[in-house]
Amino acid sequence: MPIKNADQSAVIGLNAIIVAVTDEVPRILIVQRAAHSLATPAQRGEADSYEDSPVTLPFGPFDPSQHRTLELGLHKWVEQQTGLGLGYVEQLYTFADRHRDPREQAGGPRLVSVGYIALVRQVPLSGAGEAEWQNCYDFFPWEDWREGRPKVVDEIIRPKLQLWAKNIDEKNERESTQERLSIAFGTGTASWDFDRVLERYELLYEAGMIGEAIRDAKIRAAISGLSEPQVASEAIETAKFLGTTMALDNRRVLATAIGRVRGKLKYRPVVFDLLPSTFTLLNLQLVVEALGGVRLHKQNFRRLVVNGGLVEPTGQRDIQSRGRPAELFRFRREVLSERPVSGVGLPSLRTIG
Amino acid sequence: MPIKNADQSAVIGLNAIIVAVTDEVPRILIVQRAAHSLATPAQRGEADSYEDSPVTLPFGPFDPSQHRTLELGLHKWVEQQTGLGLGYVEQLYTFADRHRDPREQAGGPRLVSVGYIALVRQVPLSGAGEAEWQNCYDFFPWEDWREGRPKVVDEIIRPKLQLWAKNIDEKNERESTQERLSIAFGTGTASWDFDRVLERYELLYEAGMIGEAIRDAKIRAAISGLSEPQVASEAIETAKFLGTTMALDNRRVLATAIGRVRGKLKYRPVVFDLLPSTFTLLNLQLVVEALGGVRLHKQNFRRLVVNGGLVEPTGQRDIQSRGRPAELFRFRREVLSERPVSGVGLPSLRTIG
DNA sequence: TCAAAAGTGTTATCCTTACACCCATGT
DNA sequence: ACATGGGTGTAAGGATAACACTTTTGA
Repeated sequence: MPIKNADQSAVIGLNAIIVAVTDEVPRILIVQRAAHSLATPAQRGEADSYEDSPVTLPFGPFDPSQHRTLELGLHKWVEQQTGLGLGYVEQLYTFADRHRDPREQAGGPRLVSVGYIALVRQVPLSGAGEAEWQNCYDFFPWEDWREGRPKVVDEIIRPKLQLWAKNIDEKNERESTQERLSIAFGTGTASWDFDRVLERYELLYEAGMIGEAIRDAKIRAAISGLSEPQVASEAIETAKFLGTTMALDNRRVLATAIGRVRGKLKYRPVVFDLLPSTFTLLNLQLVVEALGGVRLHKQNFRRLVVNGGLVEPTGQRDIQSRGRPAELFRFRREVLSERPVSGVGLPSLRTIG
Repeated sequence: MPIKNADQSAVIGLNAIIVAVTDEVPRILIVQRAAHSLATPAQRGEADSYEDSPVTLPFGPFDPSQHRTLELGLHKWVEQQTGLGLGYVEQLYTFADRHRDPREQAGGPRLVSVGYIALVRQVPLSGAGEAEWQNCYDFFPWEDWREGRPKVVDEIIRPKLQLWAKNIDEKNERESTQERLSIAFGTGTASWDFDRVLERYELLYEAGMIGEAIRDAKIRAAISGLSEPQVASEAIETAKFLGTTMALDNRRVLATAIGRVRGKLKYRPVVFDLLPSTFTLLNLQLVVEALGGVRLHKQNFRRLVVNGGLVEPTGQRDIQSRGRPAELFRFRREVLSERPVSGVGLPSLRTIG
């Protein structure tokens, strides 16, 4: 199947990464049948014989004639599809690499999507779509360290990645890959940095260890008319331990989003968009832990958050399940206008590295 | 002049914000004649009678059939136009609001640009374009506090903005605007936060105080066939103190970029992409100060940077101008793999606010 | 009475800030 | 000699991390 002349055009779509936390689980909204309106069979070309994952991020085309801004366009179709009103919304990244959608090779237009992150208080879904909530860590089992370091890290990821990197022929590339490994997975002197979600995902993809990598290799072969590549059955077994495969590059998009949210947690009070207006300190902590994928030290967390002026007591108490009833707190919006820049110069250059 | 049916289409372009620091001045690359290939007179419609600033950010259309990724496309035409090889490059934001280019109203396509920041060591320009370096603070005189608080802040910006906000009729809007003012310009309890470049720019625009706001009001009137709005000559005088006007929303894009760079300085070692491979600690400090728009405490800066393991001495000395010759340092690339996540939990939730 | 969670107190350590002071070089 | 910038020492204050410990409730 030869490559057609690539279409010059590009279509702009919107990808929504909608995050909520309930029952100590960070969840994102996914759609089960790959229904992105871009990819009608006609547009795709005929190379539609491969099997792709049915799990996608919510996607909608952007119609400039209807929507004044990208964000408004997003709100509109998310509401139609899910009945959700979005709270905090932030632009994530614009994804436009060739072959994000491998069907491009068969003549489809370039798929450009602008990703947006939205944080919501989880509510029941309504609306036309087939959206549902799914645990983030189904897609990234290695990112949840709340019950200790996940076994998959030591038993599969680190050994296999190290072996892969060691066998790279070209010396410079090998060494730089090994350095990336050490940074992303904390193999050398470095420790695990919870923000580097994307870097970890990319290395796993490059090493051919996750479902998308195997799928894409097949597609490339199919489209360029080569025979099906031999994928070791062992590789397929491995991939099963490395999370649920998503359509196209959606898992990459999601990895970008999780990394961003984790980073943002540290310097902007975004958690509160995931919580009801009053909450106990434990509620708050569990939500932060869920997103961060780490356990926090309870007493210190409380002090940080209270002394830091982030929250204030309401005087009310929680009608609770077990144990002593906790005080209900609320977010102090005033902190937004209180950020001191601290005495001399740019605050904390220490963290430059 | 009636509004035509808006074109459904969108065109994707790339905007480059190319930053270098020399002689303690942060400079960006600008183009003097508005030469973005999108806006041929034919595409614009006939409503081309207004005067726009000739100062633009480098812009190039993105051709998906030629370039595998946005970033590669960017490298390509930047090199053609300027002869510059880009070092550190990072995606900034995607701008797609309606009427970014007011000519849209007259039937032009929606202008979607993906902005990229590039940090380079300044070198002489070559290439086909008419690009040149210009001091960032020509566009944002209120952002450079190295010689103390700029007079324009106390004498013009704060009083005029406060007056403007006070006269907003609707109570909620007035109060939220006043809060935004206090956060952005450190008027109330808050201190000036150097990262909030965009927020400050937006308030000045909303208040109609800068050139772009006046221009856009005129254009809107011209296109919809209304009579030229009466702009107080005082407003035009004020605008002269508030920096050089740029074409379209380019100054907004630039504000976004500067805010991002300032933020990034604090937690990623990006400064080193602006410096030669060896440099004195004073060199380093001056570059950080130039971008941050603040003076830093010398001794502490040095300790932070040396003890933090960011740089290491080379043993060589600077052939200097005045004073004791300084040791030359180099960036320690190893820090990239050393970021410890610090004991318990997410590092420094303190800065959440 | 026990388990479970809330909440308080205390300490060692490190980082930041702010001073004061000395060193090497060119003019 | 002195101006200019390079470079060191030290001490106060604050934030963090790691303890141990008490309190209040439901089952």
